[in-house]
Amino acid sequence: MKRNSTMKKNRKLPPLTVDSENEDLLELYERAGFLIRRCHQVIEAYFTEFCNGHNITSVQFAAMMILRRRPGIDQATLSDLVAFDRATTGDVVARLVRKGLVRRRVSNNDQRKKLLSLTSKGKKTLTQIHPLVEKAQETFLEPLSAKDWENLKEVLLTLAAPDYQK
Amino acid sequence: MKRNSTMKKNRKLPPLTVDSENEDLLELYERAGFLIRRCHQVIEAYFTEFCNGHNITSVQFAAMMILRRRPGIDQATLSDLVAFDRATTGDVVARLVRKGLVRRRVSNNDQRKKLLSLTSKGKKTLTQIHPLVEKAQETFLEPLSAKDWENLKEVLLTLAAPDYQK
DNA sequence: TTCACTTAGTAAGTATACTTATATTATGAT
DNA sequence: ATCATAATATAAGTATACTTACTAAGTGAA
Repeated sequence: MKRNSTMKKNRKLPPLTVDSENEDLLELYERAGFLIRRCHQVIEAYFTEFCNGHNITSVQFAAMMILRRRPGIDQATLSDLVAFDRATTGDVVARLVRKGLVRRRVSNNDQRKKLLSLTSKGKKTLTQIHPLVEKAQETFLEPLSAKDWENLKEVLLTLAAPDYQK
Repeated sequence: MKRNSTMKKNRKLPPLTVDSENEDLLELYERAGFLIRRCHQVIEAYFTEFCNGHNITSVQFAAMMILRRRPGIDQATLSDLVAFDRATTGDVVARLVRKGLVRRRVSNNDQRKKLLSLTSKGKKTLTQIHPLVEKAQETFLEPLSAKDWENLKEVLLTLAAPDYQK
């Protein structure tokens, strides 16, 4: 159970040690759900570390990436494109509006709909953050070869959206 | 954007459609963070569906899997073995205690520590749930060949615990 | 046109999953 | 033995991420 001093003080990422002393726990550690949850935790920690100071989460980043390509969509459409349920989308958008990154207005055609778009501050923030997010992903993927990542991307896309065929 | 009627009513999993109309969104959909989040969402939905009625989450299942192999550990050790931070572990354990699945008592040697173990009800529940969790994983992995899953497991384990070498 | 049905969004509730801060307890050097 | 330090757990706060239930608004067939 050795662990270096860097991880010990002020850790952002709960460590996971898999070694010969823990082999009886592989029944958990090798489960698909556990591995995916853990990877999510790791990449999330890199995102936070690299985007530190910009006060943006990866979820908010995802929503903004969609809005950049689809300005003027309503919340339900955003939900579908980003794959959050509607309640979550509503909360995320509310935070982006509060920070002045997204504009939300009621549609004229359909009073139920709230149409969304990035503000100029939102666009600028997204531009600033983009290279940092890239850096976080590169750090996360550092243990893999380029070919490994290509394969992984393919497999994860299959699991994420089984109907999609390239 | 076709979507069958089953997915439409009473959906548990927000759908994600990746097709030719959405190719400009691949800049998001092919990001490691997005893919992992989405996969987590998909497998979580299968877990919930298959374990329906047992009132257990995948996180609680993970904690119980550790406690089955390490009866009597304290919460900090459980945190390290399951890779949750301590506050989360405290909450998860509290829910398991409330449901009568885990026993928690103060250590005699060290008054700070709370020692954990499964109750007999906890053991029985875990036994009942195990095959259902297995079924959920198989359903999730259905689009992959056995070889694909072996490769994926290897890669995810590398990303989840980079120090581990088989 | 009216009325059943559907859709968009929110509200309230639960469960992660982290943060910082705090109380309690233990340890170790003097 | 004392006192600075460290470790365990909890508390409070924020942000996902879902659930069911609800209101408001649009649609479409009788």
